Amino acid sequence: MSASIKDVAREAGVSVATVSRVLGNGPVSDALRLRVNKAIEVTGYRPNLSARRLRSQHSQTIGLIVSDIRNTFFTSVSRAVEDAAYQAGLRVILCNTDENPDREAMYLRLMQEERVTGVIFAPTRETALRRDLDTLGFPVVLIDRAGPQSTVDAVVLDNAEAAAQLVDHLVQQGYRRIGGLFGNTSTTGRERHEGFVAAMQRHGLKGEARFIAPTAQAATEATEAWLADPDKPDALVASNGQLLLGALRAVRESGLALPDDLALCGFDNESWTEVAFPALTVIEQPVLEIGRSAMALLMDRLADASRTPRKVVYPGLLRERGSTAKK
Amino acid sequence: MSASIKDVAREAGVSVATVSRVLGNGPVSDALRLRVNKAIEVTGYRPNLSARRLRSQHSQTIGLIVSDIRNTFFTSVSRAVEDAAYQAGLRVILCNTDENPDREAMYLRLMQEERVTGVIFAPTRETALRRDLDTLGFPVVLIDRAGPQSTVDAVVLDNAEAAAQLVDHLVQQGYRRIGGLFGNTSTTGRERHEGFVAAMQRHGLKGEARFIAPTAQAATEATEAWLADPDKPDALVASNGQLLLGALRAVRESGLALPDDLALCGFDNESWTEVAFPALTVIEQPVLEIGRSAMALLMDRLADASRTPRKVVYPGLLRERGSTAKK
DNA sequence: GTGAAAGCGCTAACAC
DNA sequence: GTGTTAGCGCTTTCAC
Repeated sequence: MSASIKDVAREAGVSVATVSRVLGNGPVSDALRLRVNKAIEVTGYRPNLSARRLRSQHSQTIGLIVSDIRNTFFTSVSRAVEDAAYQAGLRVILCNTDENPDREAMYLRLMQEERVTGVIFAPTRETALRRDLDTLGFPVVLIDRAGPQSTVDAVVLDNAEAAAQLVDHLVQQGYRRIGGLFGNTSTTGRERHEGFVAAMQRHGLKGEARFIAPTAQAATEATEAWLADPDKPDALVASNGQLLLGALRAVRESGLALPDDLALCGFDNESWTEVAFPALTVIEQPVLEIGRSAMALLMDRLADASRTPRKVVYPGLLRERGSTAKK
Repeated sequence: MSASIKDVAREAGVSVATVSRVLGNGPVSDALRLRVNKAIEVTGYRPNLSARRLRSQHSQTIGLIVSDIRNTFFTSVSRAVEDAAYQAGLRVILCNTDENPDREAMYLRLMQEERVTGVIFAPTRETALRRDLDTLGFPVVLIDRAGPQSTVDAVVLDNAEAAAQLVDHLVQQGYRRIGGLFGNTSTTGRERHEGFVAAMQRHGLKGEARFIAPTAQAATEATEAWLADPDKPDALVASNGQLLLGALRAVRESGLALPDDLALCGFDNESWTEVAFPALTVIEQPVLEIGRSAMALLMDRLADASRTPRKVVYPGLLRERGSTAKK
């Protein structure tokens, strides 16, 4: 059992109120303050945050709910969120949902029980479309994924435009038979698909898109199957880092040469995309910025609950590299 | 303000004790249980975890303190820890220390204030050597890094042996002028260095080792400088994934060919090492196993505080790839 | 400037 | 089976 404020009070020969005032930098005479501080030292007292939270009625805690922290996009975002949070005196509870709506619901419920100050959340499409995200009892800021008319704050990439950038780039480099791999659980996958399709149409081309589970493994399998096709594409777009990695693995195993046999590009400027050979053309997302921005939206919302929901949209940055060299 | 147990009691026309019993699956008549459950529904009641923790005197929370979650080793470990923790009904608080002893101290203090059940911790060398890790008021399990005679439980790689595996492999492949890059903040870097030196001696070789900050950036700079040396090595060992990435980046920029001009290998089987070209030879760590094992040690320790500290040591697995092809 | 006391939401004796 | 009540550690009136 560790020491409580009571033990400190006894040790110092003062009331608990005085100890509390010392802790909170309230008005206390220097003499008593000295005695209390000594007593704190002697007893090894540490404040009990559960008690403080119960008393003060706020948890100083935010939730960060993502599909999988091993996805580098979320890793980086989480780092930015945590830095900002700890700086603001907030704790962060991290949850991995594995794109499972049931787990999302479970964690949202947990957040209610924790009486969190707010939640930063990358939902599945299913949950993003829920109408009640604004009635959970705490503010929610969506990241990475958000429905078209979200009732809550969100910070996302301009997905359609970014996908179009990739298509435009590929076309400009001389590719025509362009295929796309898209994640089937997120609004992000959908939006990137839309941008892909629109851009292809604009060029008078008819690309094929395939929706798959958002894992490297699924991408490897899908790509292998696709490359076996006599009618196979001459360029492939992968809608996130996991899919890009999986596709690359399939290309390596098939023995095809990049970019001569197949051009490859995608999303997320993970560090390895730069050292792969040839280096991979990608859309870079401002990951740290996205995390910071999400925290900022959350803070603003806490300051004024009634403000109109905002959606911060970042442009993707095309990093042209060898994997899409001119045909 | 959300509903409390009192509101539920009033709504159901019962005492708070009865509500509490319903929640805790205590003995309650079916009739009342029904009424209470209906009242819970009506009021939208959610238990307040702060209150529960205060009352029950345990937080059901563990701390996970690592240097940087973006280091994929820690990313994977954290995922394993979190899965195991949530399964055991425990929350996880994640902290990034950036290899800064002050931040480590701050977070350890925070853990005390949270009255955590236990902490899983990858300390800097400085903190790992602290004697008081077993008097924090909660059990600590060290991961990745641990002093030679740790007073607390730990799960680590057999670092010296793993480094020796890399050296043996390089020698066998025909390399002789082998250099090593090691992180200067962790016991891990030291141990890998020792294994490196010992193995080189065993082969009658005299390799050069350089200690640097454990970041990709530092590794890039160190490698660039090293490769400018007229007396440069013909093979390089990097003591973790960050350093390996940094070294690879430098090699790419220098225009040298892997492995003809320089062989390169290191630690951490990150997914990109496999798709790089040539693929990189690495020591694979059983990351998920390490995370699970740390949780298991923690649970055992909670069950019996007096047991002798255990150190679980995993062997590294050599993945031979093209970056160290025969000379 | 200081202390006594109430109460945050909850559970666990303890009565009946 | 059910209700009453004390108290976990803390902050904040409210008196003095």
